[in-house]
Amino acid sequence: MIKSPAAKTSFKTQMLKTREEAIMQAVNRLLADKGFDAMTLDEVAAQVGIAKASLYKHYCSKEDLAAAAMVRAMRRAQDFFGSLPPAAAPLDNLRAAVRWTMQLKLAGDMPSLPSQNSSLRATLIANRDYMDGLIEVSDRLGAWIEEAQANGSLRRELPAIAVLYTLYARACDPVLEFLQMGGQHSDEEIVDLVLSTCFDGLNAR
Amino acid sequence: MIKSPAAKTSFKTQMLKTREEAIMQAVNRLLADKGFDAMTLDEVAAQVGIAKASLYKHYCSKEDLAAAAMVRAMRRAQDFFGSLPPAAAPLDNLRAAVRWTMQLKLAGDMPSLPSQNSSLRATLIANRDYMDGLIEVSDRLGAWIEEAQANGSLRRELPAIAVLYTLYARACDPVLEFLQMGGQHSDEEIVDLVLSTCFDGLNAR
DNA sequence: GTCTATAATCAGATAGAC
DNA sequence: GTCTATCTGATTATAGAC
Repeated sequence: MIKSPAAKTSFKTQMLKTREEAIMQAVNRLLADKGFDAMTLDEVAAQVGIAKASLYKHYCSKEDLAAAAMVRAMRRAQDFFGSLPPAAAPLDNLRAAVRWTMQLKLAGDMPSLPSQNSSLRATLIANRDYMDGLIEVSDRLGAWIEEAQANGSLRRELPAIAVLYTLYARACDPVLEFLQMGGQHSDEEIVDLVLSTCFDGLNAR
Repeated sequence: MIKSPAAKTSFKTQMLKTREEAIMQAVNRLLADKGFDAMTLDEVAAQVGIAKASLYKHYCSKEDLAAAAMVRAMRRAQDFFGSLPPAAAPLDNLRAAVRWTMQLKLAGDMPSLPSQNSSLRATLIANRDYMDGLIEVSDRLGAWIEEAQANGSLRRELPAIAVLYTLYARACDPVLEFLQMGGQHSDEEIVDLVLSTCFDGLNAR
C-alpha cells in the first residue's frame, strides 16, 4: 500500500503524541508519588518502556519534563473550570475545584510540586506556558474568591491571597496520603473530610 | 593549673555537647529551609565550621543526623507542653501547640520533614527515641483532641486521627512560606492567619 | 576528634551506531 | 528516534595522617 507523505507525517505525529502522553502519565504518577527530587529518569524511562536517552529527544532536561507535566495540569484545570455550570455560586466553584484536585491527587494523577525550593522553581518561572496557565488559573480562582467574599459566603477578613494559597495547598496536603495510608477511609471519605476541615474548620460552631 | 581527671572529662564532654548542639542548629535550619534531600553534608559542615568527615564522628549517616534533629524537636515539643498552664482548656492547648510549631517553622528552627517518602522514613521508624517521642506527643495531642470534642469545642463528627494529622500538617504548611515570601505580612500575622483558617475554616458563619 | 584526600555510588546528560 | 555505552558532576561515606 502506498501512503501519501501527508498521511505518513500525520501517523508519525500521532505516534509521537501518544508516546509523549505515556511519558506524561508516568511523570505525573511518579511526581505525585515521590516528588521531583526523588523521581529519577531511569524510573520514568522504565515505566514508559523506553531508554533513558530517548526521553531527551522529547524533553531536554528533567526540569523540562516536570514543567511539561505542570503545564498539562494547568490545562486540565482550565478544562475543568470550563465544564462547571455557568450559574453556579462562586463558593461552590471553589469547593468543586479543590475537590477535583484532591481526587486527582489521590488517584496519583496530580503532579504536585514540593513546597520547598528546588531547581524546578527557576525552570517553572521561566516557562511561559506554565506561568500563563498558572496566572489564568489564579485569576479564575481569585475572581471566585472575591465574589464569594462579596456575597458573604467566604470570610471577608481573610486576605484573598491567603485564601488562594490555602486552596492551592490542598493539592499537596500530606493529610490526604496519611489518611489513605491508614486505610480506614475510602478516597471519597478522605476528600470530604479534608474539604470540610478546609472550609468549615476544626472548631465546633 | 592542674585539673582533675573528672574535671577534664567533664570539660571535654561539655565541648562535645556544645558542638553537637551547633550541628543540630545547622541541620534544623537547613532541614527547615530546603528539606532532607536537598540538604548536603557539605553545607552542614560548612555552616558549623568543621570538616565534613568530622560529622561522621558524631552521627554515622545523613539519615541519622536528621533523625537526631527530629528527636530533639520531639523533646522540645514535650518541654513546651510542660510549660503550658495546667488548668488551660484543651482547645487552647491545641491552638498553643500549633502556634508554637508555626513560629519555630517561620524562624527556621523546625526541622519539618518532607511529607513524601524518602530513605528517612525507614530510619525514623527504626529509631526508638524518635518513635517514643512521637507517640508521647501524639498521645498528648490526642488526649486534648478527645477532651475538646467531649466538651463541644471541637467538631465531634471529625475522626480524632484526622484532626491530629491536620494539626501536624501545619508544621510543613507551604502557606506559611508563601505568605512569608510575599512580604506583605509579619510572621505574627501569618501565624494568626493560618491558625484562624485551620480552626475556623474559610467559610463565613 | 579533627583534618585532607579519596573512594564509591548514583543520576543527569551525551555520543554515536543503527 | 531509539538504542547501548559512556561521560560528568555531585554527594555520601571512608582512610589515614596528625
